[in-house]
Amino acid sequence: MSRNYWLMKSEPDVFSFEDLVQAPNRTTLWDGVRNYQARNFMRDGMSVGDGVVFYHSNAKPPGIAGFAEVASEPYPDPTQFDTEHKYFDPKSDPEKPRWILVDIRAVEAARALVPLQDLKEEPALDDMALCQKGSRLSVQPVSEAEWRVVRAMAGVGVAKKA
DNA sequence: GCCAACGTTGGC
DNA sequence: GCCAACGTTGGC
Repeated sequence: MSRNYWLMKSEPDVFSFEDLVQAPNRTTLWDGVRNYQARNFMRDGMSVGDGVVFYHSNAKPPGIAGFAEVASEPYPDPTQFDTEHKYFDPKSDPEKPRWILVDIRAVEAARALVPLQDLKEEPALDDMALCQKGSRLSVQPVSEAEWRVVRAMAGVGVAKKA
């Protein structure tokens, strides 16, 4: 089975890539996703070891901050059952959880943040979901070709210079 | 803070 | 099942 690639958005004021690096085991559960399309990608598409592009939205500038990997199989988002939690969903049945998530582990920071503007100016990324107008989805699939281009732009995953 | 682009909700 | 109203996302 081949590895898949994803892009996941986070507002750095809420949870940044640096926060993920600082987290225990550099890992966190990706809670709070309340969009069915995004959930379906996590529930149906993700496997342990998949590559994750960590994107900072609502930032100045917005862009790619680092790279992570899927660190668990999909499982129910515990916050949906916590009445005290802002992500509580009274319509979710514990017998049949509505919201599913995965754990994410930080792997490597971008050498420098790759601004959204640079991504949009890169012809090889014309078809990338993130670059499409009105793209709001917080979890998106990324092709292997896009993954390589983005990592090169971020200065990671390439052979070290002498 | 504005607003375009979506997604969701609920009346009918 | 339609669709208007409303809420959210997220770049600018």
